[in-house]
Amino acid sequence: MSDATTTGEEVVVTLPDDSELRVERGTTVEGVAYEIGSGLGRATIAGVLDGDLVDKVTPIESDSRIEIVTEDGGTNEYRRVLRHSAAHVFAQALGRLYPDARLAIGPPTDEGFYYDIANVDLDGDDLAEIEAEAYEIIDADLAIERFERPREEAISKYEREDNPYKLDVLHTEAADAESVSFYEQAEFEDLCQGPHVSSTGEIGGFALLQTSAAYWRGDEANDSLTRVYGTAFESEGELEEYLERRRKAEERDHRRIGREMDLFSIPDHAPGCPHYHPDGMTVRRELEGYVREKNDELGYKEVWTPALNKAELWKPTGHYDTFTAEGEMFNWDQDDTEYGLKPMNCANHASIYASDRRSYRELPIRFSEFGTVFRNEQSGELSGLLRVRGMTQDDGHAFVRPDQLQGEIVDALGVIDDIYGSMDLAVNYVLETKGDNAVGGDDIWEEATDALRDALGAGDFEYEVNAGEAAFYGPKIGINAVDAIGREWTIGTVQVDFNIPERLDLTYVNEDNIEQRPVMIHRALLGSFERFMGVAIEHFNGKFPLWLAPEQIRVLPVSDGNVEYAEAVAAELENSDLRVDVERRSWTVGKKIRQGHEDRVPYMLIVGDDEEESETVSVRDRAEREEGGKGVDLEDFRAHVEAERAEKRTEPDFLA
RNA sequence: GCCGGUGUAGCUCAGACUGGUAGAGCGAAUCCUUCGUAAGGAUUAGGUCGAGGGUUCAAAUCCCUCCAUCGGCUCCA
Repeated sequence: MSDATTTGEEVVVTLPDDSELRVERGTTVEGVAYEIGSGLGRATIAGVLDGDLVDKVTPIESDSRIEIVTEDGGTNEYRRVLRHSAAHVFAQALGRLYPDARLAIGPPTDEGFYYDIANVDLDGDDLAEIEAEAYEIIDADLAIERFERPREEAISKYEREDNPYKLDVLHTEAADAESVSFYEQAEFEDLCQGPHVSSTGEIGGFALLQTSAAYWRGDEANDSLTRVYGTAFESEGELEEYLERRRKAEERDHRRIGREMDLFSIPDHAPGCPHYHPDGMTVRRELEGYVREKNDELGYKEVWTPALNKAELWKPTGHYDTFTAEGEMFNWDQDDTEYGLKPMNCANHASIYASDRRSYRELPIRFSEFGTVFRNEQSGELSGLLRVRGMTQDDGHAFVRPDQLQGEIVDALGVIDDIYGSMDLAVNYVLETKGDNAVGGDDIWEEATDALRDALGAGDFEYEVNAGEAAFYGPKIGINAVDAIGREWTIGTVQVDFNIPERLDLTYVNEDNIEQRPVMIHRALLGSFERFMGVAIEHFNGKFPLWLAPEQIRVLPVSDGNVEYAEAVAAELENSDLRVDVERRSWTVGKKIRQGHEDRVPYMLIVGDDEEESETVSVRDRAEREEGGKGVDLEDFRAHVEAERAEKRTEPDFLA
């Protein structure tokens, strides 16, 4: 790509616009910026060298791609630098208030920064004090300076300060370095590779958000440290916006909305096993119906298999070893035999496949099941509907000939795209490849991975690759839904599996009457109903599309005298299988409306003497639009909502 | 599983630090009001203070154990 080549003491750097520049070997990032222009040079705070964020004094030793990070533009790189500096400001403030605290590491993250610390116990009030001290430091606009110190000197410094974590860093990452870099601002200094902004005053908005625990180097055999999370922005305003977004996300918490809307509960007697209440079950039944429709389209035949099986069912497939080793399977001895609750449905479906002799003419053979599985997730991992121990997957397994493989995957991806699109969920596809716990040979994995990659390509789906993250039995396309406020959730999945057919000796007979190995495709469209409901609740903020809403229409009589007419209206709409309630409480109209909005009902029909006389209704929707006055013909309204329901529109639009 | 927080009426929360007969709002029930597009009024009922143990004359409150839950960590479909 380059016609310029390295000669002797020169290296070639490639700029973001693909232009190239020759500079002397050892020139710093900042030096390159000055080569480009003195304005850029002065504005430089850091660089990105071949994708890695580095300090501006980093020398360039070989040909590389370079990007100059400056403070304008509010780029992600700049924010990372700013937040790294904010982590230092936190550490400085902490040191002033808690001189005994020991610093471990404090990197920037996507949303802010954290600093792991030891020897200190902090609660919410303490964070507020530290935050106030941090603002002192920011207001003082202290210059942030980089300097080098011989590694030996750094070691003795941290031995004096009794800081095992910094010493650990010096003895591992920096073991071969002659000297190491420090950053200092006033009385504070920290072992750090940088980069940093030039002074503390560049931080406009600073907030400490929460504390938690984390192990040193993420290993539970190590010390447990206190981790303080915070964030920082160029300005107070941007910080406020961020905090507001966080508050909004909290308000959408599906556990809270689930309680408010009486959708589900997870009582103490069944940790990780949600109970669906009538309205939650209504939502689930609608989702089930939708999936059944799609399964019919795809040619999946519904089956049902039991939760309780002998443990030996899962031994040949490798599930038993994998799940039992992790303590994830519920199994126990009963009358001298080991039984278990199924952690996946595939072994049962494979047994149905194997129950008959299969011809190549029959393939693909496809089974679907709303299969309830149980996995003993660690107690600390359980989280509402999003991480559970008992869940029902909209599972499906297709047994195909190798030549049918790609088409089958493409079809599944197409349906998934369809379903998610219908709910305004964007989808990110993630290709997950062979990991350490994988069973089966490399060649088989490669073949399966290629099949998935080809299908993604054939369907023109963009995807990212997550190396080493696949399930143990085969590579996978993870379906990550992106919700209304930009969060990503792993829900559906498509996996190719050559291993189970091999291990269970599944066969079909080809045209030459020779036994062949089918390929197995595992796929879930929504993933599990539990997680999908949790995501849908947060995505829609409880304001389900009409087709999903437990209560679709509420009829509000203006006074008690109109109840009878309200009931007649409701009965009329119920003839169209609409879910309609009548508000019979003797409340004022205003209060009934308020309650209707709080309950997130898509449509309210308000009926008083005027409507009763003209045999109409007055319509108000969830978005506070209203159509009163002359009134609305009930048949017009019925026709509209029937269409709205059938087309699965996401917002009530009769009044749009 | 690990670290830290939390658990009081159906819901949201006060009371706990400093031990002395358990409170509010919403919701519910009853009554009054019959109301026109986001909260009409009154009365009443409702709590083994997560469970068990301990300290004490006395425990929601202090101590211990367990359970559940929340935030992370780790793990992961």
